[in-house]
This record gives sequence, structure tokens and C-alpha cells, in this order.
Amino acid sequence: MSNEKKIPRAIAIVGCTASGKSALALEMCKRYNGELVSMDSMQIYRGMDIGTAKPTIEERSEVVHHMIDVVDPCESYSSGAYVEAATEAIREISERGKLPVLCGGTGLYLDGLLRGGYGENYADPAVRAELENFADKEGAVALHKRLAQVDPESAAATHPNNVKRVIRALEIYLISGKTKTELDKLSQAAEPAVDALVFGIRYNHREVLYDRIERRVDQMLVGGLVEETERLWRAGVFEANSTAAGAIGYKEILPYVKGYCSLEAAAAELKTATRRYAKRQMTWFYAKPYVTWIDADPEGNVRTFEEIVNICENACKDQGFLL
RNA sequence: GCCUCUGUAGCUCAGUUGGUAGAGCAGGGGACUGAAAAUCCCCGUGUCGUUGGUUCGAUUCCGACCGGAGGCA
Repeated sequence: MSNEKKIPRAIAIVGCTASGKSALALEMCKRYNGELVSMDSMQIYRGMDIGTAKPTIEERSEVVHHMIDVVDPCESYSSGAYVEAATEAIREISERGKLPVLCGGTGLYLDGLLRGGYGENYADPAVRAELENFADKEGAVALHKRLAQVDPESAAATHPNNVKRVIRALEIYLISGKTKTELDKLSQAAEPAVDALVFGIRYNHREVLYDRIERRVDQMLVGGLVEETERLWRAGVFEANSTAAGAIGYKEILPYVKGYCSLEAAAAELKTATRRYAKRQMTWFYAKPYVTWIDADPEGNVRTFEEIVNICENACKDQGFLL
């Protein structure tokens, strides 16, 4: 009796913003008795609905959604906390005989689930603050040198200017006495939280995707993004220097809300930021060997939603899922 | 009509005391293990408005012309 714990099976749908992954995931849930597990670092926050393109109340009444609205925007959250909670949610869904359908654009969250968690929690705001202080006073290079002394491997993999990452690696060492390199190896050997068949929606023609982004942003504006930003502003979300304050949508609209620029300028800024984010997501997911790609626009012909659902369905069946 | 300023990368502008040019933004590519919608790295040839002249050599100096801004009439 070696592996008495069975790893839950699931399907996962990834892709960049506005790729249409949520609609596909929702449809798969409806067809195959699934429950949706969000992998989105911003939909985690309550009150951030329009700007994060959160599923509507209707959608959430049709299909059970997990990992949405779990913390307040002023609280801090982490990928580790996510993986812990999502792992539990997936196990629980699976035990009830339902299909977990993971969906979202936060690649790190999916990676964590596929990798099997992070082990011990070696994070401490005080240590982090101390390291930030050191970086401010002594500079990024000096900080990087400190890391190079204890963990040359991760120092070599991290650019000195990437202070956040250097701090993180040092933080791990200062708290645990182990290097980030060592811990990474341990987590690589860990058992995954989920056995997922991962699909990615891909656009080969950038213009098609950019057009979708453009329309999506316009819809958010019509849907009340300005008002939502104002509400969050009054609630102090943007003063908290929180993770949520960095969400695309609010930080571009805020200058308009404050009267610093026109709505047109803010909207243009938001579209630009969204495009750049989409590109970063593509870079992330394209590098992942576990993604099975669904082309949304082969040869410039945009596939209908039905076609995409069918492709996904058939691929699942080929892999022995959804019998 | 006259005078002044101005015309350089998709945009905003540097610069070359004459040896064919560089920043920011935008754009493109990449990285990513408890902040990840974050953070970070790499990538700059463009008739230097057009056309004559001076010069070994002009985007740089001079003239004319064509845009743009302002001033005086």
C-alpha cells in the first residue's frame, strides 16, 4: 500500500486575458458536472469585480466557483496561500464526485498546483522589511552579493535589479537556514496537488487578440469600472500599498478619478497595460510543456465558441477524461 | 505681407563647435517556485522637411521653397 492517496484529476484552462478561457471553462463545467476553481490572483479579492472581469452572479449561480472573493483588497495574499486553499478545494470537489475545472491566467498559481505546493512557509514580513531597508541603504548590488554568498545558484539566476526576487531568496535563507535552491529541489520532488489536463487558448494573430482586449476594456468602462475604482479608492485600497492596488484596470483609471487626466487617456493607458500583460502571460504559458494548445484563430479565421468547446471536449476524450 | 521660432525613430524631444545620430514613451523578445495583473532583463537605420550652394565631406553652415507655432502689421 504505497500510494493510498489518489491525486485528483481535473482539467485546466489557461490563456492570456480576454482569450475566452472563462467561457470555455464555464461550458465544460456545465457539460461535465464540474465546479470551477479560479486561478486568478486578482479575482481573489472582494469588491474587485468589473476590473478583474469576475464571473457574474448569474454565472456563479449556474456553476459553483471556488477561489473567488476570498480576501479583502487591503489584506495581503500569496501564491502559497492560494495553492494551499486551492488544493483543498480541488480535493473536496473531487471527493464529491465532481470534476474540478481550473481556469485562470495566473501561471504561477497553476505551477504551484502542478508542482505540489511549497512545503513550509518561510515568509516573514519583518525579515522582508529589514531586507528592503538594506536594499534602500546599500543598494541592489550589495543585496545581491549577500545572496551570492549563501546561495550562489539562485543569485546567478536572479538579476541584481530584481530586488523583490533577491529579497525573497535571502528571506528564505534567513528564516529557514536552507537555500532557495535547496527548497526548490524539494518542491520539485513533491507530489502534485492535481493531475490536470491543461488546455491553453492561443491567438496566433496578435490583432485579433488586441481587438478583443480593446472591446473588453470598453465594456468595463460602460459597466462601471470608474465607479468601482472610486469605491476602492475611498475604501483606501490604493493607499495600502497592497497587491490588489497593483491590479490592472484600477491603477490606470485612478488618475482619471483623481482628475489628473482625461477618461480617454486613462482608457488608452489601460488598454496598453492590458496588452502588455497579455504578452507576459503568453511568454509564461508558451514556455510550459504541459499545455495543449487550442488555436482560436488559425489562418486568421476566428473559431466560433462552439468549435473551441468541441476541440476541447474531443481532446479530453482522447486523453481518457470525461468518459 | 514682414519678423522670430520650429521641422531628427510610431509619439515627445536631445544632439552633432561640419566626419550620416540617441533618450523616454509606444512596440518587439525573454525570465519567472509564498508580492506574480507583481517584478526584472534584452532589442533603436531613421530619405535628421524639400531643394540648391559652400566644403574633401552637410542632418549640422548659407539661400530658396514647403509644413507648423507665435509676434508685428
